Order: sequence, then structure tokens, then C-alpha cells
Amino acid sequence: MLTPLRKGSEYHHGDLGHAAIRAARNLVDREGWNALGIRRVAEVAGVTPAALYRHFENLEQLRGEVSLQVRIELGDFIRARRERVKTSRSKATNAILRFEALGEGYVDFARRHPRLFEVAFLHCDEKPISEFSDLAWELLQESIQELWECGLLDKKVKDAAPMFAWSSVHGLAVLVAQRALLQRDQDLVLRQIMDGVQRSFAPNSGRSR
Amino acid sequence: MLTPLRKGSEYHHGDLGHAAIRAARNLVDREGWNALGIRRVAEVAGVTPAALYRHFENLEQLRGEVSLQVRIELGDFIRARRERVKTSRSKATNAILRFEALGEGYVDFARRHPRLFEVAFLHCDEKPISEFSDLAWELLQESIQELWECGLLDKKVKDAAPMFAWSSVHGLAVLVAQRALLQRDQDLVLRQIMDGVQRSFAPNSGRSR
DNA sequence: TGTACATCAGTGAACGCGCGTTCACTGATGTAC
DNA sequence: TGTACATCAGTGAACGCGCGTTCACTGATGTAC
Repeated sequence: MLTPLRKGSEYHHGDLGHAAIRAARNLVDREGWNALGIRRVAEVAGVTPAALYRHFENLEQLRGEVSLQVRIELGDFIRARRERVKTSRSKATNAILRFEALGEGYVDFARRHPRLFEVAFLHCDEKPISEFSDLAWELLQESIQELWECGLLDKKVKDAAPMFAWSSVHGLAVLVAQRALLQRDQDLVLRQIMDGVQRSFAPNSGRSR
Repeated sequence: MLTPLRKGSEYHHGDLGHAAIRAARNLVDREGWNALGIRRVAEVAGVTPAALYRHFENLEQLRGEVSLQVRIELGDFIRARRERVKTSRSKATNAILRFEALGEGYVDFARRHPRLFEVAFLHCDEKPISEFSDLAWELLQESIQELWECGLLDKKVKDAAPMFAWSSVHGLAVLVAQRALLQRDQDLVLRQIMDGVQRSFAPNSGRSR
């Protein structure tokens, strides 16, 4: 995986730094957060431990970078999922399918990369949700706006909707990542949660799907 | 904290084993899961590291005991919260207040003991929710049954209700424990989530509170 | 009530290991002339 | 185009540390007679 940009050079790596973060990400994916160490990363990157100190102040900083990287990856993942949704004639159906794709993508990421998922929100210290310029969060807001524009969102709960939706799906994702749910229950429960969230969104008389 | 049951004996501890688990619990509470080690626990318990091997096979087993202990503590905590609810005349109001007390207790535990909370569901391997004889889970089922009996739960969502409620509140609790939410936002969001959950429970025409 | 002895629950020293970090160094790169 | 040299990004050895676990041991406990 080490890709020397300037061939011929065995001594200089070329892009250690990015390579280290990639290596660290893969380490965490396979063996978990605690396997992430200067020495392990150096080994995977094919480099001496001390070399990493040219690119990171210490282990803690590397950890922060990895966590950020995973958060970006998660955002990209669910966006890709949403974009895969086939557009249908009805604007409302569209909004619903796109919204559900986000939730499904979120949980699916947790299932496929449980150890990465566990780590995604570990190092966003001092950056509470409100000022969270996180990609996943922005996608969610967008999607809820779409539901609103289709009249699928009760005015009374509009403000609470993003946080409520996130919390509900996040709860499931955490349980999935922790393997606290049987594989075969996961799809059913996800379905139930997406339905529950939409029920709570719906203007008074009921659901419209 | 070490309590020799038979006074005078400095050599034999009396109830190391339980004392070790207590010490370990406190260690995790203060410094997190990674601070839990044979040597640290032995030190806090006032005993030689090797002594712990009379009571635990290895570190992993001790960890399992601590996780279980925390799960029990969480269950006791939210039950106490529910029992503190003043009974009112209306059966429905009662059911609602008791249900909400569980959610509030759950999140409050995560706030007061974030490091314990993170660890509560770590070692329930091979025991997926379905056959989960967990105290907290049973309390939730009870409470939802009460809501049902008061007509506050739509027949269509009865089966999904416990998992949906748990997931929603669990998601928030995780974020609270991770300090991803500002202190002052937590109460508001909890309120929104409890309302959202009940909205989704309510039989079609709307909410009844 | 008193003594011999098996059992149990501790001690204390040692083991090997992997870790984060440091430091003086060296080889490659690229720029000034 | 060719050479001198500063700069940069690596090496390799060493440091001290805390860890889980083992082992031969020893002091206290409680039971049999």
C-alpha cells in the first residue's frame, strides 16, 4: 500500500503522513482502536517508528486524524448510498427514499466497519453537534428539509427532527457495531426504526406512504 | 474501601473478589476502560497482583465481571428513578411518567457515569437482545406494556415499540456519554426524543397528553 | 481444651514483551552560482 | 551543464516504563483427634 510518488527512492517515502493515516485506518478497521500505535503503524507503512514524528506530534494527534478520516469516510459512504436511489415520479416518494437511504447507509457502515464506526465520534472534542460541520449531519439536515417541503413533517416537530432521527438511528448503529443484535434481526429492527421515525414526523392525521 | 470481614487478619483479605470488582468499577468510572488492569486493581485493593489470580482466571474475566456489574447498576439506577415517580390519579399519566422516568434515568446515568456507561454493553457477547434477561430491558418492556394497557400504543407498532424506544434513547445516551452534546442541550434533546417516541407510539389520530 | 496438619489465600521476585519517545546520524533532494 | 551545500525525511539504537502472568514461598485458618 506504500506508494512512493518518486520512484527509485527507497529512502524517502514520498507521502508518509497520508500513508500513515491510511495504514492506521486499516489497522483500526481490522483490530480495533487499541491496536493503533506508533510502532504498529510504522510497521504497516514500512518505515521506522521515529519517522512518524516528522508528520505527527505524537500518538494522540495521529488518533485525532484517524477519527476525522473515518468521520469523512462515513459521510461519503452514506452520500453514495443516497445517490444510488432511483428517482421516482413522486417528489414525496423521492424524499422518503432518500431519507431512508441515509439511515440504511449509516447502519450498514456500522455493520461493515464496526471498529471504525466505534471510533468515528471519539475525537470531536469541544465541537458539540450544534456547530458540527460534519458531512453526515449536513446530509441529514438536507433530507429532512426535503421531507418538510413535501409536507411529510409536522410543524411542531420540525426543529427536533434532525436530532431525533439521528439519535434513533445512531442507537441502532451502535448496537449493531457492538454485535449486540443478531445479524438477522438487524434489517427488521432498522425497518421498524425508520418507520417509527417517520410516524413521529407525520402531521397529525397519520402517515402518508 | 477494603473491608476485612475478619478483623485482625492483615494477611487474608476476607472478600477480595468482590472487593476487586468494586475497585475495578471505580477505576473505570474515574479513568476509563483502559485503566482497568490487574496491577492497577491490585494496587487499589491493597493487594499483590498475583493475589487476583486466586479469584479470576485472567484480566479478560475480570473485565467481563465489571461489565456485568455495571449493567446491573444501570438497571438498578433506572428502576430507582421510576419508583420515585409520584403516583397520580390518572392511570395513563402514571404510565407516561413511569415510562419517561426510565428514559431520563438511562440518559442521566450516561451523564453521571460516562465511562461506566460506555462499558455496560461491551461484554454481553453471544447474548443478543432477544434473549436478553437484562434488568433494564425488562423494565422497558413492563413500561411499554403499561402504555399499551392505557391505549397509548398503536396496535401496529406494539411489537416494534421496545426496540424503537430503546434505540432512540440509547443513541442519545451514547452521545451524552461521549460528551458530543453540550450540557445545556441535553435536557432539551431528551425532551424532544421522549416526545418523538410517544408521538410514534400514539394511535393514529394524535397524541393524548 | 490442646495439638498436628492439610488447605487456602496471600506474598515477592522475576519473566519477557511491546510500548511511546529521544537522539545523533545519514542518505537523498533541490537550489544557488 | 556541473558542483557545493543547506535542507529535509528518513534510520537505528537506546531509554525507561508498565503491563499480564508464573512460581516457589509463607502465614493464617479450620478441622480431626
